[in-house]
Amino acid sequence: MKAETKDFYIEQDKMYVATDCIIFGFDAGKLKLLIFKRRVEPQKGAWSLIGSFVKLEENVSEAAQRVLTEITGLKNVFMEELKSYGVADRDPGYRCISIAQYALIRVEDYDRELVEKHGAHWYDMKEVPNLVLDHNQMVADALERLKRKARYQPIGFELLPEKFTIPQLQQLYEAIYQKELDARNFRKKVLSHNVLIKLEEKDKSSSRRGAFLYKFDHDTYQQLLQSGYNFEIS
Amino acid sequence: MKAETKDFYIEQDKMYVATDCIIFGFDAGKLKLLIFKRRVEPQKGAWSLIGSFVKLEENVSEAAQRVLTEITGLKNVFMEELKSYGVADRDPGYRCISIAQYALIRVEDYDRELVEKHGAHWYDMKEVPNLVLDHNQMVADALERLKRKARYQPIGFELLPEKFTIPQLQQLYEAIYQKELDARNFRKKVLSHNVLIKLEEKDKSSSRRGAFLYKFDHDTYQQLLQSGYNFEIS
DNA sequence: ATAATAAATGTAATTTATACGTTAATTTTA
DNA sequence: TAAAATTAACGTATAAATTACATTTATTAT
Repeated sequence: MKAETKDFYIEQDKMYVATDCIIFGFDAGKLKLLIFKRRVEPQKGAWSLIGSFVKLEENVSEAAQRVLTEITGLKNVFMEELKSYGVADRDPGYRCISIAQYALIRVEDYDRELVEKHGAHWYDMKEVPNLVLDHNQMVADALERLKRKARYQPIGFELLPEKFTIPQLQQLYEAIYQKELDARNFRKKVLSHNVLIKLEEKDKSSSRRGAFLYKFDHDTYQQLLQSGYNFEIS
Repeated sequence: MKAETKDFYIEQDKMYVATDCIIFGFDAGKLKLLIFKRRVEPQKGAWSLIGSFVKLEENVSEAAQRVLTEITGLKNVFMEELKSYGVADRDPGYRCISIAQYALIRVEDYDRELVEKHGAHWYDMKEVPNLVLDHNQMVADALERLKRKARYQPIGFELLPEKFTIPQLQQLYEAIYQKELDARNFRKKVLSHNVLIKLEEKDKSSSRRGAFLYKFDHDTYQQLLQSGYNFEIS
């Protein structure tokens, strides 16, 4: 590299880059958020999203995956960038920008022990306490994103077990949209996309009659996408 | 601040944070992109988006506004975060992440002189040349975002002069969606939202008869938003 | 055998989207 | 000054999607 190039860079300011994860779950018919007791100052002991500084040699998305895996023990979790939080004085310590990511996990899957070790807690989305820094804003923004995105992309399934019933799926959408849906119309709409595989088994945990289990058909969905199809729920 | 806090931060890696602007315009019925001859290594002289390093004392969004104002002379331009580009080796110089922002500007408004001084050029979106680093990816991502967002938020108007005709508006949407639209249905749909104010004047630049000019009614739009209304075009 | 419970289904009414042809206003030109 | 040319403006009929709404079914517990 030429000397002038190096000089140009050297004159510039460097800062910390962090990533914070808004981790959503779905349990007992409710949308949940996984938060943590903060272990470092400032505000040690306060509730916080989980996050980490990004290391020089890792991608931002890798940093987020690393954090998530450390905490939950899960790999291949759905995670997507939300937005950056780059206000100069957002962190009273040093200049630090954060790239927030939101993750959708199956509550049944994750390693409870690991989570408990980290002082974590699943909060009902409607009862999220005060969080440090701008984390409450991140959560609010992530919920908005989830609401919008669930409409036109089948990401809701990431929050359900692999096998689920239509009434469970409806509960999930009701929790995300914060709105009641008509069971007959919901079922019709969902099934009309032809991306659910009906299984022989029933789930009898919530009714005497039991409800048939379904699986999301990723392959068919991918094929449909290719042919210009649009997923949409409600 | 406690010593332990300081230590915790000091151990972490710092990096350069940049912002790059994807600047869209609309002229002669076509969607345009404003790009620049790069003035610094690496790849001095190559085509590039305009950008800047973020300074310690400024917000990321301020940095983007600063760049845009330097180049175009415009303030209060529509600009919104696209996403971050945080792959570890994206810039062969030093570790640098970029927060890309896309801007919509009225081509008529900007200061041509200033733009020419900066080695800028408006390219037709369909003829964008090779850009440095990951900038072509940024442009592609921004176009996708614009396509999606124009559907449910009236951001297209940011690209038109304050007064515009329905056929002009249609041309714009056709350019964004890359798809022809039916003039009768388009007019019906747009007017049904009741967010356009019809003026007495006509624009005769593109027909003998002339087409009536309209203005976007920001106030009414804001009111409608409050009452749970959804803007949607096509 | 009966009661209780949530699952599963269909149809009619309304709203929204699509497809498509004709007339109107104006300028240019013959 | 009449005719030709050109884009703007408009309406209706059909199809598709959404909404609203009530009954029957499968199963377990009593």
